[in-house]
Amino acid sequence: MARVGLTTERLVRAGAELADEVGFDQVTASALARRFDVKVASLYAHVKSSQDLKTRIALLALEELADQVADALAGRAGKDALAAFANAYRDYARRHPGRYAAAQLRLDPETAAASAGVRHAHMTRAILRGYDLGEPDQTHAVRMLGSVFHGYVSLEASGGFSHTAVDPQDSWAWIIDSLDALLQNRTAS
Amino acid sequence: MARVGLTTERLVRAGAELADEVGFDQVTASALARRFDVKVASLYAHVKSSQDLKTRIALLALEELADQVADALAGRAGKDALAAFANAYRDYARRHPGRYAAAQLRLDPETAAASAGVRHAHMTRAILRGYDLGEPDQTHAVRMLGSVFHGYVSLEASGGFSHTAVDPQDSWAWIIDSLDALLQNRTAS
DNA sequence: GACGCTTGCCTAAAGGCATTAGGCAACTCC
DNA sequence: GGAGTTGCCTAATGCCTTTAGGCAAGCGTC
Repeated sequence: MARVGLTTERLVRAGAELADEVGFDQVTASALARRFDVKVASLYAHVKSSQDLKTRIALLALEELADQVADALAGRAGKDALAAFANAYRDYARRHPGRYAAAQLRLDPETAAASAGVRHAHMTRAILRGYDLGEPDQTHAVRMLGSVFHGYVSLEASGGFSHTAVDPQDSWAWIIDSLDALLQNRTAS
Repeated sequence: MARVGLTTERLVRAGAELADEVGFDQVTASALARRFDVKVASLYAHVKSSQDLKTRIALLALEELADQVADALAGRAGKDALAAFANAYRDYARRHPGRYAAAQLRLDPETAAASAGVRHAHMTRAILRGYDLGEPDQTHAVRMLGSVFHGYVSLEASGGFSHTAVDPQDSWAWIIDSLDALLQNRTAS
């Protein structure tokens, strides 16, 4: 029997691709085994369980997303940074819907603390530097930005915006404008 | 063998309760059969499939949520209405996490069109009457409100706000304030 | 109250995914 | 080329879904 050369790394990457193709919840050990033309049991030498596999895909997605956001953010500030952050986020979700779904997986606290999720939190706060908010306003604003971006992207992905003729791209731009204005107002107060 | 008196109705209600207790994705025909102390196959006389069951739970949740939002909205306008809408939404999600998750289920277009989702859309637009926005601004605003509320509630549910000491209730109030201010500004323009 | 008829719930069976235990053969390194 | 490691396989168990066919509980009728 020829050896295919499975590794945890390759399984996780293939799992991420599979997620983008058929949806994160359709990522199963069986499907992955089929993709490598290998028996399911063979995977268990490389990942502890199906849950382990999904967690690893989530961590990969968080990492990739953080990298792309960091890239987009480099050298920008204020509204520019806000828009770059928002767009990087949305673009990733559209390009990699399965990975994006994976990134929402609930991680246990230790795993989360060691994940790129921490970088996300930092970068969101970094954007707000341009608006000069004190605490607790800054935390409120972080939560609001996270909510809007995540909410928009996930509603868009689930087809929630397809009932109206208005271009989602226009709404997105309008929302970013609005958030910028809102944050500037909050700075004043 | 005693007859338990299964009906589609009872199965859906029990499924919704089960969802709140153990999570929507743990709602399985098997678990439901156990709850009624009945064999799994017996359920198939009342629901077409596991998917059918989940869809019905989703429709129930949408209906309940729309009812509660409508209640909260009655007799209110402007910021009052905005806050009532937001709170009804969040309260429902907190009280019924499984049902709320069910309400996010992707429905096929016809089912969605016949669901209470339509009432949700209407009510969201109704709130905006207090802010006198034209099109396409109104659609943008509907999308933004939906995004913020859904995003906040779902991040809160997945534990995303537990890393900071700031009370989520305060952030929620801050966000509603901000949205009200934002919409008033948009009216001016 | 006995009779049949509907129909609710059951048994049986097949197929899919997850997981573990143990085996053999394919690489690796001397 | 031989010894040892290890990668992938077979086998088996358990849970979930779904369909087909059977029996009896409860209904209405006389």
